[in-house]
Amino acid sequence: MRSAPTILHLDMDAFYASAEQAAKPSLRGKAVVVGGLGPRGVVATASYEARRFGVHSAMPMGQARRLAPNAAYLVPRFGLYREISEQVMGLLRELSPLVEPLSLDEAFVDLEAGGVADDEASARAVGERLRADIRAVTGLTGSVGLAASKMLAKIASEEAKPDGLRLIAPGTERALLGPMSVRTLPGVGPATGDHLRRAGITTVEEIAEAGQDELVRLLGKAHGGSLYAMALALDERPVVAERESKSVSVEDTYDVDIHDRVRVRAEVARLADRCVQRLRAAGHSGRTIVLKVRRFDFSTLTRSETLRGPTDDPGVVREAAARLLESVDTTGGVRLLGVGVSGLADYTQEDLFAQAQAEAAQGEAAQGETGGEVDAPAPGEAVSGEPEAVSQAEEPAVPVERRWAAGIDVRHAEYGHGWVQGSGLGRVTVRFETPGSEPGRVRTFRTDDPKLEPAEPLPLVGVGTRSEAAAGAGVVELS
DNA sequence: TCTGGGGTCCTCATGCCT
DNA sequence: TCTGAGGCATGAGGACCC
Repeated sequence: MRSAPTILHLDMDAFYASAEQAAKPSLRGKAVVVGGLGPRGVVATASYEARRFGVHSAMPMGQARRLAPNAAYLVPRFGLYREISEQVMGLLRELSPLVEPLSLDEAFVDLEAGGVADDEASARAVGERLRADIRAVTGLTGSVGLAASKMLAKIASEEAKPDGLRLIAPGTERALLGPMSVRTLPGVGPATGDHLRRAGITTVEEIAEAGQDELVRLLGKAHGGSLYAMALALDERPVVAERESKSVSVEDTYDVDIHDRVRVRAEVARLADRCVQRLRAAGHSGRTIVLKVRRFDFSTLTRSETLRGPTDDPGVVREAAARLLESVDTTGGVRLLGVGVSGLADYTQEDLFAQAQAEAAQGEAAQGETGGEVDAPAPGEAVSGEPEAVSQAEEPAVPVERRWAAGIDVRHAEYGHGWVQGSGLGRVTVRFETPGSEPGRVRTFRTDDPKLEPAEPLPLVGVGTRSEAAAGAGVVELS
């Protein structure tokens, strides 16, 4: 391990919820919950105000609504979060070429590789400057952890939350980790935590005391070995800038279990097509097709098939998924279906050739069946659409009632920019405000009002003043 | 209370090949 | 020709992470 705390871990605070609060002045300081709004949705992020009611990530939405009935419930807008994330990652890359994003709101940075920090004081200064820059550029707050390894930097940022910085000085790691719960260590979830508890191990110190042999006996070679090392604060994992993805998958949970086998087949075909779209967008082809089925009782099974060579041909993936489905009993109903491709490769000339052939053949076969392809969205998607969900070019010729998911941006010909606060019974309620404005007024329209249309999110900083955006996100105003 | 979506990694079983 | 060991690929499932 290094002798200086030059690994930085950044974690944006309540990221999705904070972004929504920054975009919607009327929600600042209020309980905000972002997640799937359908009957089977779960919480993606809760604002700190909502957390006071006991709402947290991965909680079923129904439970969250019971705990915090007056919170604002919004669908996630990944386009907006991705834009903010790119700004933040850009700031990190100014510090070092070695930046490892873990998700939209989290990343490791190797400060030593960037030559910007080589001791405690310089690392701390870099961390504080980064937090100020993030605030100025995005209006949001992030917490920074600094330590000599990835594991410790991540634990440090967790301790720093919200809106703080924590540095773990080399030499103090074991004393700090010792009394912490085993669940603090990466890779210890509910199952492993239970397993260890049954063996009388609840703290990091007790893992270290148990010894490597005992850990390996309890958890297996890989898991036990790495956990023992982590408990001794040994973590040599480097910061890796480029990570190749290993699989691509799509899945849908349905609001109501599907019993009809014909419908199940149609959904699997639809998912296969979506999966191939994603695969192609990433510039990949793949060899192994995976079908995932979660049944009515939440039991999950997967079936997979490895082809002779990689493909990105929708027909091939669809057929393989359909074959796999034949080996699965779906009587009783399914709540989730998924299709994935792994064993990824880059495009090959053969793929392109095969694809061109298949598309030519498919063009003939597909005549007359397009009506079925653009059916109403799956129930699981019905309420989770970003603006494009209601404005896609592939809309059927017969107009359907427009869906206004809570939280999406809209523009009204007379009243300007706003966001959907709620909809139902043929009405949609819109609050007219922008990131830089005062909290705005609410108006209600018919869902088919021609003056109302989906809009792109506005930038969080730059529309109004920078300090307004920062204050709205609950941070100290910059002087 | 009733459990999303998109990933990664690990373990174990099985079959084939040498 | 038979048998067993070991390596490898494949398939299924589980745990974990954000």
